[in-house]
Amino acid sequence: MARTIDELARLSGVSRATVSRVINGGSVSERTRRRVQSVLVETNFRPNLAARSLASGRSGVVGVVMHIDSHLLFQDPYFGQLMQGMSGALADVAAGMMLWLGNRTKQETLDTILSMGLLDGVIVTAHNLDDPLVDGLLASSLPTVLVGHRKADRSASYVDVDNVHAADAMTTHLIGIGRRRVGHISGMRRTVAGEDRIAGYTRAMNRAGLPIDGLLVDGDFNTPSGAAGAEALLDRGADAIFCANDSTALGALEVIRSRGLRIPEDVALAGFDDLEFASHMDPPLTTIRQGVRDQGAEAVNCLFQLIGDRDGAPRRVLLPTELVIRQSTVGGGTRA
Amino acid sequence: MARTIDELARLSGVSRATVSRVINGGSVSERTRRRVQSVLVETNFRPNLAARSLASGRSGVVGVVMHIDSHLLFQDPYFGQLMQGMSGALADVAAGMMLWLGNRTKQETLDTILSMGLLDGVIVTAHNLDDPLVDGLLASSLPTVLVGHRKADRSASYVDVDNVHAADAMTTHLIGIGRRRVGHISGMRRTVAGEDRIAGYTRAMNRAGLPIDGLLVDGDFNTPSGAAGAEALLDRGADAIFCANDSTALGALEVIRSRGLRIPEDVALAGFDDLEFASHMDPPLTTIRQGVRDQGAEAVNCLFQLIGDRDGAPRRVLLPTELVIRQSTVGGGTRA
DNA sequence: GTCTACTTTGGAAGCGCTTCCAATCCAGCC
DNA sequence: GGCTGGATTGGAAGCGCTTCCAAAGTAGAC
Repeated sequence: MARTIDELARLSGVSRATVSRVINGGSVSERTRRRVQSVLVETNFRPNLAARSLASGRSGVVGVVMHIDSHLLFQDPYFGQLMQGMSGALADVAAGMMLWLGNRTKQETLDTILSMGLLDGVIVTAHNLDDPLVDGLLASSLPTVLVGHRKADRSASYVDVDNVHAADAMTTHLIGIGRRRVGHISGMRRTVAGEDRIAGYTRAMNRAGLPIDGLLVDGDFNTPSGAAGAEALLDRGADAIFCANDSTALGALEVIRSRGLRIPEDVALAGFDDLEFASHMDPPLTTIRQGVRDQGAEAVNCLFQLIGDRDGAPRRVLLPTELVIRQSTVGGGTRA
Repeated sequence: MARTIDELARLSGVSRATVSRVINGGSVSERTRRRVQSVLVETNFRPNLAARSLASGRSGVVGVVMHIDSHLLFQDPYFGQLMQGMSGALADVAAGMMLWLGNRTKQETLDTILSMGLLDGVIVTAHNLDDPLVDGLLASSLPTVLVGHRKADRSASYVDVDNVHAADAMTTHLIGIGRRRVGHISGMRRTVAGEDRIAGYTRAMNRAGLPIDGLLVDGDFNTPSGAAGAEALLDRGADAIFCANDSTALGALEVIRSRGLRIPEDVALAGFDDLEFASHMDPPLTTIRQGVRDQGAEAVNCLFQLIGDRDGAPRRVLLPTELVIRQSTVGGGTRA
């Protein structure tokens, strides 16, 4: 197995430069290309990444930063799916992926990434309304794509779903099945998804002319906050509860059950995300499906477009969501 | 912000070589070290990774390979936790992590990793009894640590939990609460965890002098196989079901419930993993807790030991497990 | 003051690759 | 046959760093 390009050059009887051209698609005569190519395949040669990167400034490695509280990080399958989407798309373009989870301070992570000089670009989750890490990346010269986005990032490239629209659709659905006191257990404040889902909920309620008085309670995307939120909402006579995500709905479900209320007859319940377990719940949960893997893949595409055309306009992609209606809002009974 | 070591050298009035020594801990006079160090801090300098790696052969980047079927990959929080454990330990030693999920064939992944020449070492999940990717890595000169292990890897370094022992302990617990027809819904065949848990179950049953006739059924670590397995076992009069993991137990639970049987009065139920949801189940699930994060961290430690002492003996670490007893095997009633 | 034995420092080579530039080749043309 | 110009090719520089080696500095012993 040939180890360096010089060896390859010797084996195929051409210069080092020519081998490099064959590998990187430079202009080489058909005859030569074929000859070198066959040696290339035969020896299963791959150029040394460090050397290539040093010489060319491109490495074929992108950074992925998911600076998330560890309790959330893989609790929620969201992140795993996102990573799978990215990983798949990266593999398609033969690129590698360096990963940072939130084990250092954001500043340290930022410094490391910016100064290592090996990355062609970065994909970073931007779920919080303000995030110095995201700011730093955007301010740098490193091509950066956000997953999620903040309204303020006028010139950032990002991939996201339209949370406002989706939450509006869900709320409208609940109103459509005759509910008048639709409550919302929100996601974490200061996060894009949390705020935007509130906005969508509010918009739909307003449009229907329904009052929100006390029907909007704070949650944090986790199960316990769903339980707490449901207690509050049921006390205030909610006949439908729209949770900011499925995990929250899990907590709400327990409370509704424990009060002996029927779903959906007494209280309709809805989530957001369509995680695996949503369809296995009892009753199966009405929720919003978002193509998380697609978001990951799309982020990679955006990034490579950006790398290829650094001065081009920012790429923005809003992926569609789907309202998935199950028995927690319509139809079939449930055990008390 | 200084970009190259030459610039740094100029700024601190020493040679490039001396700056390098300060960064890498070579022998430098205290006076000089302090002077350079202060410039280093001031400029927030980090050496270019590609250059450093090319010159020294060390990069401070390790590869992590989790070549798992995408349906399993992040369905099961195991992988996320493992990654978090590794990521944290790597951050502690200021090392980076390149990640490969199973998006290419194993051969392609192997070739990429072996030939990129940037990695100081590799951590790879070895859950299958035979795996060409693991074989290839072990055969290479790249320091490699397995998470999980195969009996045959005499000279491999690995981190694992003692599945046999844990499964034995669980089975013994079920026997201890008076069950005589203890069934086991196994994990996937040809996986270490699957086979070893079967071995532990079998060992405990044999020791207690209990017959296994028909009480051992095949599963695949997923919820549906738990349902199928429970159907079979209940038909055969099982009074306890030990599932190869918690996800499997989820499926079994549904079936037991649907037959109107009480847990644990009629059938005791147990899992393995102690995933988040296990304690939220109804009734809460008796299971085995394994410190997955610890496994990840320990794998990193092993790897760095190995890198530091390439010819040393293989490192093997078996992490302890804990039997977590909840209401699915003892105590409190349950809704029918 | 001279000599010896370290310690500290700078110079320079070289890691494996890409890419600029100039040399070479080969048609096709006059 | 000699030219011209485009396509191919090889030579060489250089990416930013580490590290070998030799030079310079320092201190202690004589």
